[in-house]
Amino acid sequence: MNKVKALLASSPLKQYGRPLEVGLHQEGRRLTPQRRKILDLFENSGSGNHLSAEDVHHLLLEAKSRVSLATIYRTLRLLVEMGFLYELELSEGGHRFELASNDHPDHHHLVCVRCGRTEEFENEQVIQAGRIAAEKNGFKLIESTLNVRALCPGCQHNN
Amino acid sequence: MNKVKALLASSPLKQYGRPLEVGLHQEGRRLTPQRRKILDLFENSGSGNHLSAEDVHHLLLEAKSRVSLATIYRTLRLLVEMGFLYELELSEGGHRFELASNDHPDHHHLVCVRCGRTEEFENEQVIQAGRIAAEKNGFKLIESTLNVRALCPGCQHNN
DNA sequence: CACTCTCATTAGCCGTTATTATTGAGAAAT
DNA sequence: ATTTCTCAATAATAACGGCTAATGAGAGTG
Repeated sequence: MNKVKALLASSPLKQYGRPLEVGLHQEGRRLTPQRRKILDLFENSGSGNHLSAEDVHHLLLEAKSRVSLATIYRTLRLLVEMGFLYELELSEGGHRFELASNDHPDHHHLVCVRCGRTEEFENEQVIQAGRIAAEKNGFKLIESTLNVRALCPGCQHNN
Repeated sequence: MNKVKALLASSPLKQYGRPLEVGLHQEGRRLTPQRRKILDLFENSGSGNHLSAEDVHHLLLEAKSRVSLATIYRTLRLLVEMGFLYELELSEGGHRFELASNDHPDHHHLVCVRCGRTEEFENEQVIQAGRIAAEKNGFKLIESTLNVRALCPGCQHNN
């Protein structure tokens, strides 16, 4: 019975939820609903979406969340500085932003539940499975991620 | 541009991380390290594990986390009340507990990012993919879940 | 237009204190 | 043997106040 510690280590998967908050706090900044909403907008739109400040403004407006343009500009700059967004400069003037983390749209994680070691991998069959499940239920696919919980070699041995 | 609300609804996926904490707080209860550890024990042991109070006590002890038996009994009862655990009564006297949510060991979610509607499905290919990824990296598989983010039929249409 | 700045107002976060749920140890019950 | 109870000690939260980051509105800039 030496997988005990492994069982205890609180699942590393959980950290996926909080990086904006901790990132902000580390720098003495604050997590505001506006910042949350703006980042959520990108995170929920899946990868590959590139939005302008105006786009963000309108999207939020239509969703009954008025956020001032000034704040949107400020927040977009902030999120780029923090590495959450990429900034694309269009030659015609005007900037677009897109999620930085989603450069691998359908990537999957192999996570050691004990030490948190994580390997990424891709697998066409998995993507396919997500596509099929979506189709079967009439859903429009955005993206899919497979989380595999496991024990890494090191944690299996040196108890 | 009518997937607006969908993009805003903070991803239902995120709630997977916090349900114990929010559940407790809603009822005026407190999230203690002991409660967290006991639930983690079940969550990280994968599905199908059925443990007695004594088992939990010993497992925690071996992991250098002493939690009194009284607390373990109290917490197990609490987690059952809250729906996190199932309680199995053995005829020979003595109860066993197991994770309630993991009744489908390798189940996958199709989640509407807008309304949160969730469909479960299973897929052998996905399980296979997890198994292969684990093997390739020398990991010992515990379980895998595929999260497919999508828009449900309703949310695609009535904007 | 596409974006930044100014400034009064708002509100997030960090201490601290006060409240009370929870724990641990052991006795008691079943 | 398995589970519950008692009660003093502990510690998680709620509550409050102060500090100051962040917002919104609108003017300003190129």
